[in-house]
Amino acid sequence: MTSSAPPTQPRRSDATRAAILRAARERFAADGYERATIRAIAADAQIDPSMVMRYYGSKEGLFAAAAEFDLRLPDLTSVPPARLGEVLVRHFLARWEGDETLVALLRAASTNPGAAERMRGIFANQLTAAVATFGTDPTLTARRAGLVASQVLGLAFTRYIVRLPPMVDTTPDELVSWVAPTLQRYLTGTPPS
Amino acid sequence: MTSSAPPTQPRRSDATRAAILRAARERFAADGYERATIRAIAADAQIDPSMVMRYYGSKEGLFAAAAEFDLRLPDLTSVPPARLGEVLVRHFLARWEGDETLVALLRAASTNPGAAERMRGIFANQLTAAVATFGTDPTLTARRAGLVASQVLGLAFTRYIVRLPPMVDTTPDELVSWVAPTLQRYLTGTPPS
DNA sequence: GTCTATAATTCGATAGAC
DNA sequence: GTCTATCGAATTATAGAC
Repeated sequence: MTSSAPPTQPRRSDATRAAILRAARERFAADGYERATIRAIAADAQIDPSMVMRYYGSKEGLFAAAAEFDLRLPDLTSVPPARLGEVLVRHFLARWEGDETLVALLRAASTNPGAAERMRGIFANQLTAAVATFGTDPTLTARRAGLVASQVLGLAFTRYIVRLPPMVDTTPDELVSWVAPTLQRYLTGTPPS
Repeated sequence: MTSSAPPTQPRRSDATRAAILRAARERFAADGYERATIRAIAADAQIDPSMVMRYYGSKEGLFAAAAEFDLRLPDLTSVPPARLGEVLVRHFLARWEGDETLVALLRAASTNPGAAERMRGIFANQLTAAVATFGTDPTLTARRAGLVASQVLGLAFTRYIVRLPPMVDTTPDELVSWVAPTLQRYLTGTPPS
């Protein structure tokens, strides 16, 4: 929340911390968890490597801080039901193009168990909660959320990680047109018997 | 030297080579490229680490040999057009469950540029070629193949890598029912205007 | 708060005996 | 073909001077 904050003035180290986190996100996104070294991150942030350890304790602690993420999903109850898929794809694409944190998380989740756990938490909690706003069966809700995650993460994986040419060259609007009906059916479609 | 003799008999080292490749696939699939060490792979195969170097030259060479992969896509021209999506999902799921090579490739592609390049090659060549059997516009064909890849790789990523609970718990048959219509539309649907 | 120096591992790769 | 020994490099993390 806002703070019952005493006259706490911003510490001078806050700027340094922010620079470290920014560099960390870039490196983790570009190189993955194990290839992104504390030395390289510190060099990018133009500070000494030991400062990273001082501020974040360990490489895992640094990643945990750098990979903090909120999907910022819109309130789905205020979206016309027929446009749920479109709104959701567009939101994810915008969220991805504008913030490399999710790319860092995605890449790291492939090899780092902690990152995978965090990814599970984000989608299990935030996405499933959003889907649960219209639907009663918990099992079906979880499955719908999982299917949406499979398409959305596959989109990110092929576009930002593996960089399949046709997925890189296609504009966000075109991707939305193709993928929206998929999410729409996963969200609201009749379950197959 | 000795042999102009093509009746090549199996060398004794072939068994060793096969054991190395099997262990390599397991380790690359479980740990990714950088965490899978030559030492660990050799230990699994119960041989000396230096033998791996002798046979495959380098870690990259070992991965290149271990990640050789063929999607073994069926001939899509002999499939009823309305069932293309179903046939394709079922094929991919079977191919994935039965051979961990693709999981190894998927995990490694997240952090290793060479593995990503191989992944691009597999989907750009094999999958695009299969899609090209029905369709004339090369750009549209590539896009259809890319979209199929995004859903199929997203399925694999959420089920085998991140292990999202709802995607792990769902049976292959149920997954086919949900995902088949998606692939069907990506393959044969009218392009959005 | 910042930096130097270094400990303690671990890895890929090489050399060479047998 | 197989193994021992080891090199050289890179990493995270710590200790301590200033």
